[in-house]
Amino acid sequence: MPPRQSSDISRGKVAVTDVYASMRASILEGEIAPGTRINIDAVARSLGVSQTPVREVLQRLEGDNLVVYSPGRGYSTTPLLGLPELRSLFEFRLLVEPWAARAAAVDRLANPAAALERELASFRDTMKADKDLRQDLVAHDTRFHDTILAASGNPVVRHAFAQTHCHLHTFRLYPADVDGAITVAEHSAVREAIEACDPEQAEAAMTMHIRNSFDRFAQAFAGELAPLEDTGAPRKRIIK
Amino acid sequence: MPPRQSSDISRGKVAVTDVYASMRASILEGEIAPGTRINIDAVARSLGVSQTPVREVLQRLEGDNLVVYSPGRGYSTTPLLGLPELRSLFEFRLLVEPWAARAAAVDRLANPAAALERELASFRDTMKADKDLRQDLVAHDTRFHDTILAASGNPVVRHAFAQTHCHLHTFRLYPADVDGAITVAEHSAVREAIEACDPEQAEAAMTMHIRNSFDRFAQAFAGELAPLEDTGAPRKRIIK
DNA sequence: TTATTGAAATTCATATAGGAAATCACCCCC
DNA sequence: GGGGGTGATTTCCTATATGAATTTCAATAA
Repeated sequence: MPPRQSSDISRGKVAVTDVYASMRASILEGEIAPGTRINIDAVARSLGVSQTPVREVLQRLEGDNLVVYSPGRGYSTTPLLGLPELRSLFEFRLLVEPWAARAAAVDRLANPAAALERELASFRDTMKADKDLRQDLVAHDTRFHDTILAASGNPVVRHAFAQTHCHLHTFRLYPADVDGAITVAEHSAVREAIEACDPEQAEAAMTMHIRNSFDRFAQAFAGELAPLEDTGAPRKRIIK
Repeated sequence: MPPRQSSDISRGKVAVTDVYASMRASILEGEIAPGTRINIDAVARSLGVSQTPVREVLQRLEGDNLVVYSPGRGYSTTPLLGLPELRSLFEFRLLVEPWAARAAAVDRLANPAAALERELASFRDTMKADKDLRQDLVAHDTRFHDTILAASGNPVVRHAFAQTHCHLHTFRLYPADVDGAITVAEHSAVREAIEACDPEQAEAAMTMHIRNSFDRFAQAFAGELAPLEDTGAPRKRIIK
């Protein structure tokens, strides 16, 4: 089940589609502070729809781990990922993605090398036009990894990976722009190994890519969040 | 996110909780044939609630892969798992569960051996009272595997595994009773390796358990579905 | 100044109703 | 006899309203 079939957009549930896009963007862009409670009435009125589609969207966003539901309190936005959560996420990626890269590096029609090359070429073009890369980089990264997962031939693994919404959450963490060149280089290495039908190399390249990616995020953590820990009021006493 | 926190039951969304349990049971028991369209009106009236909570429940069931939504047609029950889907599911389990068993076999407080022993003892008691084991076996299996996943210390992996709802779907496939003794024996082997803090052995035992489990299911497939293939009209010509 | 209690107001969860789209049957036409 | 079009019915999707629970704010007492 890839995030959402575009079939939802075609017909039926028109309001839900719009509201979903709007609310997801609001959360990802940080317009709603992490941990804030969401007023269904206010959202419904501000978007010019009734409460019903808003409730349905909140249900869906709960599946994306962008909001949480508390039984008497309604919905709140989830706090940003901490370093432990980020580590858990990338440990999971290390479990499934190198396996998928290995599975995709076969001499069959399922080999996704051509699709990956198209994706990379398309993104290289986008990079030249120096618009805000952030959105495009995340979109490219999402498609690149999903293509490999799809080529693994295991829809359960692909779905489980998609459900983590790792790109969604990392994007939410770091709206700051990052260097797309490094990512492209690592992606290229993965693609070449897959094209060469070299499972060992594909697995290794993917493993390296994920480890490096995590390291980059972790460094950003150290740089950005260390000062925050200082500002936090030190807990004087645990008891009483 | 384990299936559903009991916090939902405490307060708030009373109707939703009841409707969810009722509809899930109906689908799992096969009272609604796989692939059938679900009439929201009819369900709401038969359960004595309005359409609103029914719609919310259907959203949730879609997340469980028990129903699918088609844009103009509403919701239908998903077809039963085929052998390829079952294989994909167990391949995924082979990716994460042996890893989790290895991670759980450590000399720390996180070691789940005691909890596993309690779970096994409890189920052995249940087995003596020869009620319908089906429900209880699935419940035990769910708890046993989730305990190990939880002890792995990686909530992302645990959540991804829980989201597959593998026990839900396998139960739906085979309402026929199976022998619980084999399962208990294999579970015990896993538990002992974890208690002994032997990662290699724990990983091996879990791998063996999953492979055996799949083989048992696959055999049931061969026995049940082979005649069905015979009845299917053989495709004489592909073209025209 | 702080903690507590009460009531008012907000907000959630569900029920009910109405407009729109799709399905199905029937009929007409080829 | 077969295929396409039209109307009625069903069903879905959204809107509005109501009861219940919780939160908040203010006032009072310690």
